[in-house]
Amino acid sequence: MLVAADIAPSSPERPLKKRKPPGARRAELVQGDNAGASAPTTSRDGKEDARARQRDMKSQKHGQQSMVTNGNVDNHDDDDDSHDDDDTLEFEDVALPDPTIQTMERDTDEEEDDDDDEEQIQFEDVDLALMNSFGLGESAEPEEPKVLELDLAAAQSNQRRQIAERRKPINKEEKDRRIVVHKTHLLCLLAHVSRRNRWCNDKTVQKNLRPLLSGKTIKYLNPSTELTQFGRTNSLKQGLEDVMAKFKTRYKITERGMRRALWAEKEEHLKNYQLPEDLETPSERSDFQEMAKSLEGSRDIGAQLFCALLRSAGVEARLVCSLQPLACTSGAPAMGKPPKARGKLSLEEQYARIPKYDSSFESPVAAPSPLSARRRLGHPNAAAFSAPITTGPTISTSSLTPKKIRESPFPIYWVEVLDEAHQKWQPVDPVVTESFWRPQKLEPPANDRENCMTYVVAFEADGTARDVTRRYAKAYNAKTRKMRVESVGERGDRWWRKALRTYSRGHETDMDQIESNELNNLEAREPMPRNVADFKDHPVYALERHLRRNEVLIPGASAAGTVGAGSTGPLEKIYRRRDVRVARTREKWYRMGRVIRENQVPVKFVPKRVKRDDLFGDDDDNDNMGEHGSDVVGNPLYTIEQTELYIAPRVVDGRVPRNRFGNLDIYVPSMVPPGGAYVAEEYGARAAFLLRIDYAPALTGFHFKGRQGTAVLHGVVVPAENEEAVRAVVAGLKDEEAEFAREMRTREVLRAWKRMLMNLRVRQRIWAGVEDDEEKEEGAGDGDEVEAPQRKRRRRVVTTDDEDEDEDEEDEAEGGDDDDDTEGGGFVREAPGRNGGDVESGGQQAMEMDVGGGGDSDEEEGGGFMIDDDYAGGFIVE
DNA sequence: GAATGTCGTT
DNA sequence: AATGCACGACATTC
Repeated sequence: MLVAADIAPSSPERPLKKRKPPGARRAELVQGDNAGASAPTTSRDGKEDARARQRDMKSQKHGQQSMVTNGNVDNHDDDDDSHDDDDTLEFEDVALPDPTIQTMERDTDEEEDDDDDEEQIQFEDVDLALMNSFGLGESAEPEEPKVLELDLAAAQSNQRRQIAERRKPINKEEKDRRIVVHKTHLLCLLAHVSRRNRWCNDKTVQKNLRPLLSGKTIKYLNPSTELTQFGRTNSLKQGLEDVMAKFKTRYKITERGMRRALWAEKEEHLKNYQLPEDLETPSERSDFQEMAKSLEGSRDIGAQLFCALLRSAGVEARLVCSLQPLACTSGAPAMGKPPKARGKLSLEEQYARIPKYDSSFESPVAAPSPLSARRRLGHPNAAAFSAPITTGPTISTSSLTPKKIRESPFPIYWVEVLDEAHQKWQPVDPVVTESFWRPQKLEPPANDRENCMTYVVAFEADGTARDVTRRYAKAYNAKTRKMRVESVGERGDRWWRKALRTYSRGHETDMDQIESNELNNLEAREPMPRNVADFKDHPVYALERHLRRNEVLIPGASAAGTVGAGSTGPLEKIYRRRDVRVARTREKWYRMGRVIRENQVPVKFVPKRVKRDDLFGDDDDNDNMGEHGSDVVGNPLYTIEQTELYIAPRVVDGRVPRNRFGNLDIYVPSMVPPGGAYVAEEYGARAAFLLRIDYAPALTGFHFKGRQGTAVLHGVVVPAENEEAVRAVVAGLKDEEAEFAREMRTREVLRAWKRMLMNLRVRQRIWAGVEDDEEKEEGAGDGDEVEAPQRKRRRRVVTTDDEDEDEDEEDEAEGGDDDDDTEGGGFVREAPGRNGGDVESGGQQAMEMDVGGGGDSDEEEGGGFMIDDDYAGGFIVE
């Protein structure tokens, strides 16, 4: 029952004063976005949440989930205790949490495929999309908290409007947005786990955990290589058993760990939503160190500490997390409506009625008292947080009976240990299932609302991570995959790979390859689904039922089995996906540069489109070769095997053949007619025309928008022998064009200069003799002070090299103020009382030039003043 | 849960 | 100025 709000709560421990640094605000925004976005139909609450978070940041304990975003924000200051101010993280950093790894990885990136760029964009898309959804796209500049409030308000109204606009629960927009949120959430989670993983290497943590390790145990954990393969594994297991037993008895679960994030479907559901009181506390390394000493905390922390413990004992251990992002599909369960939603019962009060939640700190906590998580340990009520809940007598601070923390019986975090003897990573879950070497035991059932295994990511001590979901998901292809980005949106798989690449080692080790093989084998061995639904979009199998409209089975396809629909139903044959082919119409193939061979019988007929306005049967007997006179037969489809490359009629005697529109279809390069050449230049037609060469504009595709498609013409086809000539002329035309553009730009620049100089001149007159005032002003006022916009504008008008610095400062202070052009009238009006006179050192450099001309701004350049071309040119080139 | 049909968006 | 009617969400019934 985790709501958006849960994942979003902004960093409670790094409150306002740290929000000063410029970058911090962006991160903050993203968090807010996350909250809002996660509650799509509930914008308002989301935002109020964000606000509320800012307010009670101090008093609230925040959940594990809040850490998520935290992990994002204070990613960099992980190993610092010194420069806290390093908060200046921007959202993009989520994608690149670990600079070192990132650089390591850069090499591989460059040699990578070309669509890397595209994927890069996708990352930014997440950012931008979220920003935009709050109407904050461009204005996200470093600003002061005050401005943040304003933006927040703007965002609120913006979202409110958006909500009002679409009442429909799930449309495409909504779907896309969910995908964006899903991705963002994933990145945040990755960053979060990565951070925890680094904590596991912390020396202090490991030192604090030391007492749990006996020499004997350590010995077991590091078996001598003289033992047999089996023996070594056994020793390792023995050691693990020891340390698990020790850990189990000593570690107390006192807080709630991470849960699955759920969407809220109704706005009311987020009203009064509050995080459970017993959510995990630590957000900083020092907290983690403390918990290593006290051995109390959530089960997640337990697993993390256990990982640190193993690492301190010399065991190669991974921190594994089953990420719990907001779903990207619409089928996912939603955060339920709170019972009695209408009533005054706040959620916490509702929780109070549910035994499983500890609600002893509901309202009193609201008292705003800035407490960091660290300090909260000293909070008067803190005792209750450390109250041993799982076993033994609990300290009950009030009449409320102590609540046991009830969570999913399956872990979110666990550990993987490298069984070196067998070169295999094996799961160890010391806290929840208390199992090891049992990967099957860790996947929660599908109906577990608090734990959904979708992405299992394992972080190694060196900070690299791998997606090991397939080791744990029993129906990866049939079920798990459908909940992941891979199967949603386009290029989702690439996105995920790219996201993980951030945490990749630059190279593949042998162990990596072994593991890849293992995972691939697991995937290949996955049993065939037993119900019909799981065959849908299955990467290996396919049912005829689920074939797309344009898909067809190859003739020799043999069934791999059968399924019955439901318990009772006709058996359907199961085919292999690789026996499925796409079939296309003649036209579609033509658009791919292929034509149907002679005497091919269509593999399939698809029903023709039925016109909307025709209620009387379909009388549109269009150009399908329907043999049946009365029955309407659909469009014939053919597979690629039934087609051959299209060869256009060749160019003879310099005559380029063309279609009935006078163009030539060049959908793919192979469609260029023999004897012809394709010149993909805008100027091709003009060039060919100038040369008096026969040419045909190339129809390269269609642009569809709305219902009507329009032809896209790009370039021309000319006789091959004329290609060179045409290209040469095209080059000439381009030069000409460039020259023209340069000229235009020159004129533009000259106009700008002119205007500026005229402004200067006016200024000179107006401000003559008041330099002293001006200077005093400049000297006295600190640059950061907020000034009236008019004044800023006025100052900005006087822009010379000398004042560049000033200007920069102002720009910063100004923030998102969009600087529309500097209308001369603005400042003229603004400084009415002043007399003309000499301008002194303010704009002298500019003033050296003759600023002639009167106030008429419409005058062409050259009229009022002259700037020689060289000067202007230099300016342009700059 | 599964099959079926309709509808809305593109 | 010139062509892509498919697919998922939802409701209903067995």
